[in-house]
Amino acid sequence: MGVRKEKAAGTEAALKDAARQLFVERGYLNTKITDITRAAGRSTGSFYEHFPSKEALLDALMNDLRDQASQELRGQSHPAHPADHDLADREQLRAHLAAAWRTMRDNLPVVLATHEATVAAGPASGQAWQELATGTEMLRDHLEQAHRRGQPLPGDPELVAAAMGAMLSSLAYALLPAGAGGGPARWSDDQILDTVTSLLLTGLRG
Amino acid sequence: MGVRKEKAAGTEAALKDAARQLFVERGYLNTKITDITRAAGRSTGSFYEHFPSKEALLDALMNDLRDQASQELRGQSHPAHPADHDLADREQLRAHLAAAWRTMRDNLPVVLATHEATVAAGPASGQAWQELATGTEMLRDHLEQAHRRGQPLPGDPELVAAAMGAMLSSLAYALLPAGAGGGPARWSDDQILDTVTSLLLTGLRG
DNA sequence: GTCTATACGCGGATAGAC
DNA sequence: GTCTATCCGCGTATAGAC
Repeated sequence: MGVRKEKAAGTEAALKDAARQLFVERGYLNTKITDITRAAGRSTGSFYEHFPSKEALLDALMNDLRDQASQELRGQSHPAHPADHDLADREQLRAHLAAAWRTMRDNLPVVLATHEATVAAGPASGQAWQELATGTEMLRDHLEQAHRRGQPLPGDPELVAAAMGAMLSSLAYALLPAGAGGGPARWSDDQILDTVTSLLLTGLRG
Repeated sequence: MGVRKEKAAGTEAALKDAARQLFVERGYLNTKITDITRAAGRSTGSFYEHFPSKEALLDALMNDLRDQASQELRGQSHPAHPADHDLADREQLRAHLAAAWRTMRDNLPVVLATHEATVAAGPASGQAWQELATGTEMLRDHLEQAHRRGQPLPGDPELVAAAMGAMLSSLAYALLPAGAGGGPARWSDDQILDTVTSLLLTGLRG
């Protein structure tokens, strides 16, 4: 890997890379197929040899993300992610939120693009709720287990999980992109995570 | 007002009404200008006599909303909204959240459309943060005042306010639209508000 | 002010040579 | 597999009669 990836990578990979970059810069909806091919140094027609549409490309990017994630999990100390986490413990809650935050930051292009696609699907599609629900499955599991252990919860575990996820992902969308948040980052990741952790753990009464 | 509004209202109003309806049903981005004129029973060309573009129409709808809101405030017992609210008090916090929730529900078309427009503007525009910040100004004021009173907060008031607003508005976008949330409403407004209030007030530890 | 008809451009998608 | 050239549909916007 001497001179970047260059043409070393295949066209498909080049298109993916270009797409990722453009998705963060201009957004998914504003990025046209021709923008992607041009940025990748390929011709328009070449695109369709690899993807039938822009949506298909995004699907592929999401699959890449999933594959990578499950691979990392397999090769690590997490056999299946210990389900006996106690989210009422500050360290564990923060670790959880930090992991989610990091994942979003590391995969910002795909995360942003997916969100844009969801919104573009329209309110009646129900995709917004679905995105929220599937993105907080783990959280919900932990909360349900805690609930079974007798710990009091602010409400239905699924709803609580969704609320927590809503806060985090919405903040991510507003603050993570470069140039967002009103210029140079106002808050560090640590500050944000500390604040959210405290707020979710003990609320305004602290 | 015997047979609905009918043609009694001017064309401009008819276009606005049609737009509002379509924005909730199909979404702002998916709604074409021709869809609006057709739903309003007018011709395509007539649209441009009243609005130069779809964005301008949305602006007009937002202004209508603002005018109405400030009018209601003037005619009521709120001279300027008592700034000495204590959000650490359960009743007051809930009332606040309920008011916000109700406003979003009552003006769902405009709220949804604005959000779609914000997302469509792309991540680098910073509009997402701006929307969040301006939508939580009151909240921030209250928190800053509480902070000045010596009450401990989970973090920077502006960030805390944004986090709270993020949770609420994101839940609204996922749950308020008809057909969202997986069919018939899983949770009542009261359940949702109770849950969010508790979560924000005392956190997971309850 | 409202209509019908139409022009225009953008972007998605394909044809066919190399 | 990649290219160039081109087609086509959709949606915006305008022209001009009524």
